Amino acid sequence: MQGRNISDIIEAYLKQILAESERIEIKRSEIAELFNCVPSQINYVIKTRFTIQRGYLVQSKRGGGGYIRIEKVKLLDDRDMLDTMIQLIGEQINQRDALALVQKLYDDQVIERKEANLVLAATSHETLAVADRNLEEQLRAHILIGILNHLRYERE
Amino acid sequence: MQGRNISDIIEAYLKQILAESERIEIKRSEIAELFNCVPSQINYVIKTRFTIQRGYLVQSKRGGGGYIRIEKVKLLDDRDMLDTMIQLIGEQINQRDALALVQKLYDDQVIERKEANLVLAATSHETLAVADRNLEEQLRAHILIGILNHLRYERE
DNA sequence: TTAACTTTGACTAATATTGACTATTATTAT
DNA sequence: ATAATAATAGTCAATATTAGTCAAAGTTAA
Repeated sequence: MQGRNISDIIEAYLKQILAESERIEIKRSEIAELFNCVPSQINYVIKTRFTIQRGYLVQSKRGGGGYIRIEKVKLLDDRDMLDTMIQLIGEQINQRDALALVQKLYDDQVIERKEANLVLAATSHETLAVADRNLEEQLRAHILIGILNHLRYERE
Repeated sequence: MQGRNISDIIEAYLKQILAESERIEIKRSEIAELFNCVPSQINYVIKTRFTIQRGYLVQSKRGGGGYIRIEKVKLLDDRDMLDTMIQLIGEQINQRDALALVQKLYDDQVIERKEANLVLAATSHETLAVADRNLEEQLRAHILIGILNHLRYERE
């Protein structure tokens, strides 16, 4: 895992800082310059090594005073189930299966009733019927996966 | 929300004052001078950060003794607020405005933190970036409106 | 040898800053 | 009163300052 390549070195550098503080805020161009690489390599490092699956939350802002912020988050115990669910959803999912999935989340007390209803509202046929059936099911899949990924970690 | 650029700093300054009083009246040139920027930057800050979606009402007057007044508004009772918000969303909405809207829902205690995060997950760019930008914003609008309509009867 | 991973850079997108020009209102001079 | 002037704020487009995307090219490991 050591300095085999620049990406690994940058990863180590960032993680070393993250070992001491919960979050860091970098300026992409500065880090790029520091490691003598192109700025987009920073995006590559983040995309491959600071994923939510590994417990990192990344936010950024462009323009003057822009930044990339990496935050270490506490992953919850349900993540194996979440992984399974995400796999199960795949590329698309119909409303009936979505309902079953949300029901299971509720039964397992990952979400509460009110939250479950929110998710159902967001993924209902009525809400998503903007295009053809295929696109609708794809969208439902995307939204559910986005939600499941958010359920991975604890927030303050 | 911190001070990486002048606009953020000005925003924070104004909000700090607004945290204590319901309204604030400023003289554009004075604020500009205080933060060492051109006067029109104040307009930029107001336009991007003190929108009605975020719960601010802005009024101004030119000429001698002119001012800009920023007022924190309550969107009346919940039912009216939901209607108002649905109107504000319209046919499409970008992620930034959606964030502001959800923030407002949270601030007004219509939804709780975890629910707010779920909504944000469901409407994030990452989740909805399946087609072109226009469709993405339309979808975001649909989902948000679906959720708001759901909140009408969920709350009681 | 090939499949996965890394590096690079051209192009795109988002956000912020600036200033010239315009519009409105108040005050002063006639 | 009216006209000129001063004192505000508003608009808009050009420019600046960031970060993101994507695919081609290069490298490495199985």
